[in-house]
Amino acid sequence: MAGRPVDGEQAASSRSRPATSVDVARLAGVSRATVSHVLNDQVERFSADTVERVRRAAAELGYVPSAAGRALVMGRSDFIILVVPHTTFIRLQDVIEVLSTDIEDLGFTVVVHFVSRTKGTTSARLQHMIETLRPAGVVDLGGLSAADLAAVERAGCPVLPQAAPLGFNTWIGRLQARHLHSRGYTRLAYAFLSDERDDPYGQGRADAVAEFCADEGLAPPAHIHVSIDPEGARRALEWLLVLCGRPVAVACYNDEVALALVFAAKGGGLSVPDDVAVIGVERAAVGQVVSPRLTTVASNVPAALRHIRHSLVRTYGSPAVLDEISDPGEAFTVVIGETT
Amino acid sequence: MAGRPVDGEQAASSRSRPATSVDVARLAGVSRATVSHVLNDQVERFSADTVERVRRAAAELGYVPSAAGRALVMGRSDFIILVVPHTTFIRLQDVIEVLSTDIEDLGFTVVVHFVSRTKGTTSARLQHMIETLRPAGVVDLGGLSAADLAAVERAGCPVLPQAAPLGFNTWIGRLQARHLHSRGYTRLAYAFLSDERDDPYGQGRADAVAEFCADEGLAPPAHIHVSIDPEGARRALEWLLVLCGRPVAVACYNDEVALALVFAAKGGGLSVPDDVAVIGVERAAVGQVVSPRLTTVASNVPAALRHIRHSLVRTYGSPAVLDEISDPGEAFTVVIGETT
DNA sequence: CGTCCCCGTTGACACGTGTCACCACCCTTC
DNA sequence: GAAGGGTGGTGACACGTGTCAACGGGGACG
Repeated sequence: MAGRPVDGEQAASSRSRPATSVDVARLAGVSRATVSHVLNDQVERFSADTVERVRRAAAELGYVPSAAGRALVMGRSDFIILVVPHTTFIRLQDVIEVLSTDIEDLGFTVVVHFVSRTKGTTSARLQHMIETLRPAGVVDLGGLSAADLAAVERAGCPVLPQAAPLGFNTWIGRLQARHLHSRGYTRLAYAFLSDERDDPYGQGRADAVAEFCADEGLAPPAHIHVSIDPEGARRALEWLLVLCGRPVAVACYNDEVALALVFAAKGGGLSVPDDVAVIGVERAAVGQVVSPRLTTVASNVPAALRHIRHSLVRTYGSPAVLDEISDPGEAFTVVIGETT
Repeated sequence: MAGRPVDGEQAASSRSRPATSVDVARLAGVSRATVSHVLNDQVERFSADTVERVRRAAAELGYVPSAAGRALVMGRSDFIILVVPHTTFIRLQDVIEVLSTDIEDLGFTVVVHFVSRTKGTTSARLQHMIETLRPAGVVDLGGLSAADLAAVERAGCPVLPQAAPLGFNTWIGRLQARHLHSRGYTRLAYAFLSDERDDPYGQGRADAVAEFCADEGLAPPAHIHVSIDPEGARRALEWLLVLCGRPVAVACYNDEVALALVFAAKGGGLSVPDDVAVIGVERAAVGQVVSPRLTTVASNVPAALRHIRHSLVRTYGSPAVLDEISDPGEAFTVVIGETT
């Protein structure tokens, strides 16, 4: 309540009808055009006195420009759609919060859109959203198929990140592989989530592991698909041993997959990490609380989003430079547990 | 590509400039007013022929009414904001998908808003969103404080669910307590997540457990707060034993809390479930994959959202009745594992 | 034949904003 | 004193929609 000295007045006026630029103009004793110019920071052509009067009036009335009016005349709205893939992200809310803050600093408003699980509905829902909202842009966290992406851009809506989309997956996969190799394992594998709809990032990481193996002269990594239940994990593990023998080291899509394999191995009388080594991704809290404690890749969310943040300021350019972190290595670190 | 026979034509027209109601009117050979009436289903006063012509023209042009234009003249938009609390929900995406479908069936568009973790920013962000978007309503999943709620309603924006908000928490807490009691335990406890910002539902469930104990003539449940790391869980468990002795049965906020306690107990040489029994909520996949397998409460998402869905159709009334499930008992079921 | 009414349709306004072109004024310069 | 140029500000249009009031016409009724 300390923030709004004229609370009573403002509440009364905003309850009946939100203040418009006409009200601001009247109170400031200027024309509506002047209000519009001043409030959009085109102040060069106005006297300091006028600018001040307009700003005071706007503040006093609690004036907020109508998004509808703005969007109507501009041809597009001030909204940016954040497209989230259908996957279980432990840090999802952090990611959203960081990006929201950045985007709002640029003067836009974030709208989160979850990609629907049922295939095909995806594009329909998003398409409708774009046609109806006409957003200033779309930020893709990996939920968009190539077809969706083309459709969005055809509608004249810029998509971020354009270049190097999801490049951090390469980094994560490489980090997992390097750690496993540094522990002495020479036979590597990659474990996907069995339902690939929930695993938009797996392919990129598996490719990075394969690349690492090639670089180091190791055999190409085996691929297994794990479903998160005891029986599914048991079968995947069995198949893994057929493919690779022991010892084998597995880079997993996430901590859930890793835990499923760890407990399947223990349940099958195998030793972790001697027979089967496992590394996850996410540093989920559960992974650190169970026994054995999981080795995993932790992420520094703001650093990991560096590319997207850069694209944002580049695309919706603003004088404020919000970036301090330059080394991609800071974004991800291996947390050593008891499974490697 | 099978869905859009006139794809080329439509793409060409929508690339340059989205079709407006003027275009539809011209093509159908009627006035713009007629187009508006027909497309808003006020067809009683028009000839069947006219209605048909207008609809064909709209379809052919791929006409989508501009949200901006609509919102401007209506005073509010067709968006409904779904407010999600800052907590880790295993079924979050399912919840969002079910509600999105329902809301879209009613002719609205869903916009997801995550409550910010930093206290206070909450209301600011949401407030700005409401002022700028002027949504038709807000659906609260538990992220709104009393102050936020009042602020939203003061802005003239209806909030759902108005009555019995989050009533399902009572049901969940009671189910946990009843199950523990049915296993023969008489000393019950409730385990909150230690960071209460991440635990918007805990209080309601703990109250339900307390009520059950009172009904059954048991001692009031002890309350502990668990942070999801080995040391934090160990301390919480230690304190629990001081409060209750053994055996003790713990209803947990979610599967993470439950797992933390289970492994803390095992690490401390206690027997699960003989010394410490544990039941979670969520039926998270990890809980079923570790050893011992977790006893937990699984939810049928559509059934659990029954109240909200009812409120939706009641508030934004539509002839279509979308509800078939009537028994709240179908929404939640106990999945018996090895920890009770 | 005149009046009334109803059916199908439409003209015109309002919503709130951004911005282009224009204007009034004053100060300089020839 | 008239012409020119810069400063500070504004009038008016366009954006796309929903809806009220009105209108023409044709049939029924007195």
